[in-house]
Amino acid sequence: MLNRKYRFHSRGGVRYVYQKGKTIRKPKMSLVFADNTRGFTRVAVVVSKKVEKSAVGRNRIRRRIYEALRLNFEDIPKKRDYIFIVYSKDLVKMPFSELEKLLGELVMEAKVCYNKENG
RNA sequence: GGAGCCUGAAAGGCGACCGCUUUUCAUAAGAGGAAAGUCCGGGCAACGCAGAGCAGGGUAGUCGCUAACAGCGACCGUCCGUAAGGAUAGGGAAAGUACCACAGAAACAAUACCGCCCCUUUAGGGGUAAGGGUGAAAAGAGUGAGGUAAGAGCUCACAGCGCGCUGUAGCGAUACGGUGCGGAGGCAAACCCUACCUGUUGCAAGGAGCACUAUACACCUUCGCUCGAGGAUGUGCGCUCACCGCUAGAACGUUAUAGCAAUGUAACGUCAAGAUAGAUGGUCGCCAACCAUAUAUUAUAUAUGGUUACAGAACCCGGCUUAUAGACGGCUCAAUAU
RNA sequence: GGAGGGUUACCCAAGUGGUUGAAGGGGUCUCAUUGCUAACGAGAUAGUCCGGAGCAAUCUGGAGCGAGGGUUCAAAUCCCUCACCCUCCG
Repeated sequence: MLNRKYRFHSRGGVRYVYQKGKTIRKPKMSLVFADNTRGFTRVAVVVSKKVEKSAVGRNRIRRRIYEALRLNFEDIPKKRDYIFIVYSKDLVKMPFSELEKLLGELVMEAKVCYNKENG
């Protein structure tokens, strides 16, 4: 689990990222990201009740994603807010290495997209 | 072995590495039996100056247990089952009102459709409620005998029901009797009557602190209504607003003791999550149980693969209900074998 | 976390115990109209599952109002349990 410092703490922050941020879509999940002025990265994971009905399953998806991000935290560009939105309940049983790969792809694309925009 | 019934307890274990939350900053602690559904009952808190009345809601065999309950235990009645057992909102319909579609002559009440009998006569009048027909239900007391023009509780005997009085057993529901009277359809999870309980809203309750905007409207109120009482309301809100409430309690464990039991009492011991975009985890390894396949061999062993449920505290307790892999205990019936 | 409401045919829905043909509208199909189309007008179809009759069109019996129980002679309707969906709160 990620330290509380690097997670979101209110609804307003999430709403800001949704409004101002860019989105990258994949079949199983998508990533919304935007710059912040804090000087460090913040991450949120969104799992809808429609994706997985049981609270145990939702908690498990959330924890696995936080854990995968924590292990690769140094590879993620800093000073940015990320929100991961989950669409598939396969993430409960997906092998951990595959999950890490998927998250890596999303973060890389976000990096490329950002670099293009800034020249 | 087959078919079936019931009960309780438990909720795989150990280790490594990397993390999270609380904190006395370490060497500590960190999800459940249902944490769930929110169906009941409390504690706690606010509202109401203090309250009062009405309305509304709930419960419904008896006795007990409990802080309380629609819960639990024991017992009684009724129904279902060959049985083990199961189900049971189970007070009142002789207080009143409503409803009982269609069919049927008639639905709680009558001038009775067919029929039966008598009289006049070929169409009526009268008697009757045995039989037929309709319907979920037909003036609703079954069988036998008497009785009659034909019949009928019209009369009698036996059986059975209800109510009043009453005897025995039981705290009681009730059971087994005695005696007198009676002929009464169903429905109260329809209104209602009786007895008992019940103010409303809920920790997003509420208290205290920080920041911002507006001063327009006259309404708003956490008692449903009346009497009575009160003054606020609204807007914004990425740059973590956040403290108290917030966890020691009808607590848990062990032993003794009273009781058939639910449960109570006493002694000793223990302190055991407190998050808030929401901690209590992630990834591996080994073992355990079960399943499938293969091999050796008929009892297991080995190897490989798979499975190990339901499910996540959100103020806290007592219940209920629902979900749940595999495994464990007791009992009944029938058949077979001994 | 707490409070409240809903679920009836492909869609929107009425129906508060009684033959319910399960109103009504939209939609769909046919006819009529028009050079053609739309709209207006007329009529029809009403959906699903199980069973029976028939060469077939079709006719007919039963089940069925989110699911399962209960009360009642009779339940979409009354009561209980469960599932799903929606709304509200500082």
